Amino acid sequence: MKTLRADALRSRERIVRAAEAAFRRHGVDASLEAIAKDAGVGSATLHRHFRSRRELVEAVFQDSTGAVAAEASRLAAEHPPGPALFHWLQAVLDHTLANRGLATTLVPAADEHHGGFCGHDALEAAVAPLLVAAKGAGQVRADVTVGEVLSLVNAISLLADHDPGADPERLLGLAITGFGPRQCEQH
Amino acid sequence: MKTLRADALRSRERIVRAAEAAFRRHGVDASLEAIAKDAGVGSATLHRHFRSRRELVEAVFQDSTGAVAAEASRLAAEHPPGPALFHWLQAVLDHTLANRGLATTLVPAADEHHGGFCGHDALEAAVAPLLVAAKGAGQVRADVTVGEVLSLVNAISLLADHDPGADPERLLGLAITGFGPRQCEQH
DNA sequence: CGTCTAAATGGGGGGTGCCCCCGTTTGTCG
DNA sequence: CGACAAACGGGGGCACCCCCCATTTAGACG
Repeated sequence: MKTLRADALRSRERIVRAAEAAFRRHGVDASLEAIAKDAGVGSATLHRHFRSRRELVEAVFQDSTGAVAAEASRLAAEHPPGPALFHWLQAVLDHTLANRGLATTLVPAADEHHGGFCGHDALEAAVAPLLVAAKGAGQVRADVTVGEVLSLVNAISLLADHDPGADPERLLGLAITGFGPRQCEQH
Repeated sequence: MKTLRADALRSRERIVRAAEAAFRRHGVDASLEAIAKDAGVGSATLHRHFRSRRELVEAVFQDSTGAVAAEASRLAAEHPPGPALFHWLQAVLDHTLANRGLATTLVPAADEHHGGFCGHDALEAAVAPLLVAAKGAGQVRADVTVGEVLSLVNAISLLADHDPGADPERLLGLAITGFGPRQCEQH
């Protein structure tokens, strides 16, 4: 990214802050125009900085998502491989549950990579070492990929967004241990 | 439901047919105004018959969802308990995958029951006997509920709606068998 | 410190969709 | 056949998104 002009940087910062507040209050579907007004900028400015709602959401949650990703190495140090992975997946789930609507942006971007921060990629990179360690310890089936594990967590987050009655942590537990018969091809 | 006037019934029918076509072409987010125009009715008429988009979606998919629900008893007759359940869950998944966006309406209605057909309830009723049979055969953990099983399928459907790159059938397989360690408290 | 240029801005218009009001039409039943 | 309630639909109000383009301003350079 080439250097932004000082005023542009300031605008961007105010937009992100306003968006953060609006998302907290109204969810990620908050009106972009209202966010622009709160930030004291014109709506055109908002659209110039963030070409899509998704880009804005990702900017707002970049820090917290990064923190969750960083949590992975801490857990790896403090727990054996299996529990480290499962606790981290819980942490990812908690993170999305705490921010209704966030889940939709942690799904791989359908369109393209705009070069900026991508929450999904950050989480994928973070989980990779946990997963190989857990596989090494025989705690996870060898044929499961990083993407699949994250997809299951995302799926549950999406459901929780739509159905307040669901118990996401319970569902994650079910998905991890399975509710049907274990295939007997285990090592 | 009290008897509708003849013209009202005709309007309703035309709206549902137009909506069916529009949903197929543009997804369930198709413009309601366009649907009304296609149906040859005013938008007010559409809104009088279907107070929300969700109601319309449910009316459009009532038949196909009912068919999937009916499939349950056929599978129960032709397969042993475990496979019957798992094949049916696959069928539910296929049904939602075939109609992008349908998944959001198969989630329990957040607001209320308007007395009409509710796809989620129909599926829940259909899966119940399959689940008890599978539990009886020791093919499914005893502590799993009907709602939880359907929630997992719905979760995967929702994810597939957002992420075309995901492999929903694979994820369902993972959720059924689990990717982590089996809890050893099995009977 | 003045000048100049490209970057940045924002007001506002165009387009779309949702929802509902209310005057008009049309079934239906006595 | 007449009357009344049910159903209709055009169109207005509102909110949103997105972008055009005239205007302002940062900051590099002499």
